[in-house]
Amino acid sequence: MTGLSRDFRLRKRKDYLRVQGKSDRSQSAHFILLAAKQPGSIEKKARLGITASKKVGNAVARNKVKRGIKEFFRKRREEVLAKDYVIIARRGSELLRSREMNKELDGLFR
RNA sequence: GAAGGUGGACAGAGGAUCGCCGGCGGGCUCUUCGCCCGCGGGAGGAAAGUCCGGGCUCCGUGGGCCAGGGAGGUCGUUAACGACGACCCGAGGCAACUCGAGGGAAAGUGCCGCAGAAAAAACACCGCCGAUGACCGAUGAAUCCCAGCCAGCGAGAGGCGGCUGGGAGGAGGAACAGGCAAGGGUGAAAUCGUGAGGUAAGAGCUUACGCGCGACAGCCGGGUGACCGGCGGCGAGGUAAACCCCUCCCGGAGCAAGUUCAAAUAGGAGCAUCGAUUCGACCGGCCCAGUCGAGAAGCCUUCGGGUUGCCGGUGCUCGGGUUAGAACGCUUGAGCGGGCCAGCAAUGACCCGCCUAGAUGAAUGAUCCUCAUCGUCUGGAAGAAUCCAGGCGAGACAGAACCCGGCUUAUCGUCCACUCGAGGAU
Repeated sequence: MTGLSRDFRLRKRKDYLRVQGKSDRSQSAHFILLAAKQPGSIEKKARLGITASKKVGNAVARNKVKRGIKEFFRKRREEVLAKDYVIIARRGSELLRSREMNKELDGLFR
């Protein structure tokens, strides 16, 4: 994935279910942000997972959205609390330009 | 050379910065893990739909018959195909060329709406005939004239029709049986068309010319063949994307296939082999062979079990299940590029060179600059095509997931080759 190595990504279904299970959530017009504490206390890296269903579009559109979000997260990773995050892309997010997307995501993390 | 036809190529280019995936090399580290540096690689023509075909993997095994599914002009090509090539036939087009589920309707069964008399076996609504038989007619037929009557037809008129009476007339009339299928009309389709003969009226009934067919009847020539040409013969409804018949092909599931390892949990079985015996199992059914099983498998179930059926030895050893944990499978392949030969071609043989993504909540990206391309606007040059400068905008369809060969569908645009040819020039 663009701009974000495996260490900073959620890679297992378990992780997704855990974050979706108990988490703080906030949302904007095109995204939903879920955040949860990491299990144990060893890891101190913020990690991200992305969900983009077929509502967002075909495979090309979904890839585009995911890459945009990851690029954003890569740049902000240092500033963010060391939690596990899941961002869910909603319908319409594939039409955003990257600047608009960054602005909206900024708002969510604040 | 307008318009058109066929085939093919490309899918913006270069740079800077920040990143992602995997490979190789080096360094740090005792090693592993990990970190750092360098080098070179990283989506498509359809990667898509998953519609065919194959490789590969496992299951459950070989044969026969049946069932089921698929294919369908011919000959080739191929690993294979429903793909591709060439050709044949039919349809469309002035042509280049395009399109076609393109075997059999005389093996049998079925169906053919509406219209029409009739839709496949012959029938006969209007119509034609009245030869033949019956009927009426010299005790006077048809036809003509005159008069009267009528609840008929008609907007109406003795205009048409019917009836009665009278006159003229002088031998047929009428259409019951029966014959006919020419004409009318219906239809996508009605037993071939036109002329002549023929007849009571008619008819491929006969004949000339034409049209058609491949059943009856074949034969000759050409072609591997589909088929084509000729002579002869004949005159049949269509429908098989209705059942069906014929020929050929087909086991199932799929990389979440499958193999290995690890940890945790449960906790004792598993395998091989010999003999007897009957029963059962072997993925549509049956049969044969073979193999396997004896808490196996099948069936039923309230998920506890029940039921059909029911033996003994010998030897060996670790084995099995679960879990979206990890690794392998995983990219060198019916591969790509070039040459040459064979072939009309699809394609094949040989030689040389090349290595070209391997992710797995799934890498191949983001930002900026420059230059091309196309569209559009403004200004300038010129009569115009066009050229120059500047501004604005556009770049589609779409993301590998085991790998190939096809097909189909989506797609902003650009370019090339061949071909046909309205028209122009000579």
